[in-house]
Amino acid sequence: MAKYLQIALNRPLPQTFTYKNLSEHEGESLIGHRVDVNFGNSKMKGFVIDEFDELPENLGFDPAKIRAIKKVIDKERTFTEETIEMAKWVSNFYICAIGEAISIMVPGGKRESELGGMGFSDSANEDFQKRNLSEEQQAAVEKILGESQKEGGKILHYLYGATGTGKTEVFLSTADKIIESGKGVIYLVPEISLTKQVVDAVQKRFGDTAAILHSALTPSQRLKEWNRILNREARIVVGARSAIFAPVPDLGLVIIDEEHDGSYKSGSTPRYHARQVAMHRCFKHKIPLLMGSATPSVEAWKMMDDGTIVKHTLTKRLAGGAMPEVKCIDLSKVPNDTGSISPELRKEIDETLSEKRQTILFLNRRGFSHYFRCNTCGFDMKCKNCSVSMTLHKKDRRLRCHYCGWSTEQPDKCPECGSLDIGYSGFGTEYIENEVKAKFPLARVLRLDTDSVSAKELPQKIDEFKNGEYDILLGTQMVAKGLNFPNLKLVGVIQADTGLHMPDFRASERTFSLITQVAGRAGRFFPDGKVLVQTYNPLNEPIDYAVHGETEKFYESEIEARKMTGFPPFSRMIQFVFRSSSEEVSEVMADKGGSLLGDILDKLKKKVPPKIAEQCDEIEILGPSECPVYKINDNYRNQIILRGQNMQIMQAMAREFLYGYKTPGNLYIECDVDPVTLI
DNA sequence: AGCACGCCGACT
DNA sequence: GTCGGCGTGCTC
Repeated sequence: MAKYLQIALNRPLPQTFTYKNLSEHEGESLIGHRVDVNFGNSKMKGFVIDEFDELPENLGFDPAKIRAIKKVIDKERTFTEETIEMAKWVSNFYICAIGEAISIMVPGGKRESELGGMGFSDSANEDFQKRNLSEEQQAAVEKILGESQKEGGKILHYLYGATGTGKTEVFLSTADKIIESGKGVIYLVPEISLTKQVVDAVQKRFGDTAAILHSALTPSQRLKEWNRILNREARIVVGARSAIFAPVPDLGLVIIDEEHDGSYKSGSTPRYHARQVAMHRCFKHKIPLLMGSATPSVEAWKMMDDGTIVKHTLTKRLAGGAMPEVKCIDLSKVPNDTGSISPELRKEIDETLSEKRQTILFLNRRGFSHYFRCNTCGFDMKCKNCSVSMTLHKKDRRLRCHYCGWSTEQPDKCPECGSLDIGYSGFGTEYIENEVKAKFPLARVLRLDTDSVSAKELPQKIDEFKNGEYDILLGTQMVAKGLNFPNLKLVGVIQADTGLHMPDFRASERTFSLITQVAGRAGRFFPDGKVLVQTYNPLNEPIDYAVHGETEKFYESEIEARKMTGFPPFSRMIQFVFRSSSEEVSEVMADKGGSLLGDILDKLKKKVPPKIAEQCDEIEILGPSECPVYKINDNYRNQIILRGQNMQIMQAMAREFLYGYKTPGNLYIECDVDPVTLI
């Protein structure tokens, strides 16, 4: 019946657009449909978010400009009123266009296609149905369900327990009960954990009732899964970050596994945090949000402390495991010529090999080798496009940039002073792979990092290690997360300090979490697990606390430190990054931006009630200053950070700033609400 | 974001 | 005399 359609477009514009409907579609509602439209002089995809027969009185533009849509893409609607509501919320909170929000929520595929590749089983195994939960697991399930059934019950729940204490069982059992009651479930996992193992576990339990949204799906496969969710064929959705937007009818529970994980925060517009969206969605529906981790984010820990989140603690390691013995090795006391594997670690690896058990070696850095350095003049080889050190790739004797991929031949003398006394400091997986192969010639070594293994091959490689086809697994971040290997005995952390010296207020939190998580891989199925942590700073707090398993103490001291420095969770932040190929433009526009933000704040202060004006007073405009990584891919970067208690005021400032600031075409401003990292 | 329109400098 | 630089404004 509708003559006009309100359409959101994937463009950074603070408005939606009105189009004329096609007469053949006037009898049906098109809300939730994707359409093809002409916009300016290009053709693009639009999202119908409203429809009406009469144009409003105060249209605000010449009605003669209204064009007709070209074509309706979907036979059935692809998104719901709830999607539209979430998009409006995201656009408001993270300051982006509604169309930008919808376009990251809905699949891009035009025609459904069969799912392939991941080896889906097609029926549930009726055995995995009744399982024995431990007393504390059972108590957690009952408490969460109890709260969800009572009027005004608690929404936020946290399952806190060391690795291997059976969090997954609680997640699955709670989900089971929710589905039994006729409601749907969203189960979020970090991108990297979306391995075959997780898929198998969920599918064995829920069979066709499960939909898996993983990154390897093509757009049209994604569309098919999406439609299974819309049609209630799938009632539990497992997926990474963006699965929080899955259009599950009658949603009854959201689970966030490994809540602390940084991959829940999007790295591009809209820079949403799945946990923040989940909170919004769960409060809206008054349904439980169940998070879990062995190393909660500092924010979550504080909310457990003050009772905002209900904490459920698991204490017992199941599956015959015990917490591993953790030992610290002070690298400053190890002779210089031993390479990156200390004699003590070497002895343990030898022993583990002779027992036919497995070892994980963890390096807190991506697969890069040494940094080039001149021992005479101190020259440090940096990328010509980005202001980061170049690193050596031994395989092709080239130095390569971490950020843009630019490479140059490995110099045999210092390019600056010509000295032949050149050296390399630091080490990466590639270097250590060679060292490991030399030191343990009979061991089968698997190297896992983004350089050596593609996302597609990853699940298979992990399976091969699990099946005993390798003795030593050498890798970065990705080996720290959620992987279980029954035959694993030893975990070696090559250098725990890497990353500790990053200019980022979360450096300690990340270091603690990473060491704790990787250590937790050992001893899950046998009580003889062992962890060796090599470090130059054995007394450094996050390392010391992680090594001794003093989780509570770590959070206590970290929360105290955040309080002193005024960082989250004691404040909220919005970060603006001004990026331009012109150094001058970036700097000048950041400077002008800073004073404009000051003006906006002053103006705001004058027109709000006194109480809010007080809150305006404590908002800080930090900077402008150069970003810690000043140059990336030939772009110069300057930043401004808003910091304060009242997020609404800062969002209002950001909105006015971004939509009102006239900038030249070669300047881009990125806006990050609640940034996770300030690099 | 794209893209067109429009007004000032160095060039076949 | 023109080509082209990017400042400004618009997109239903």
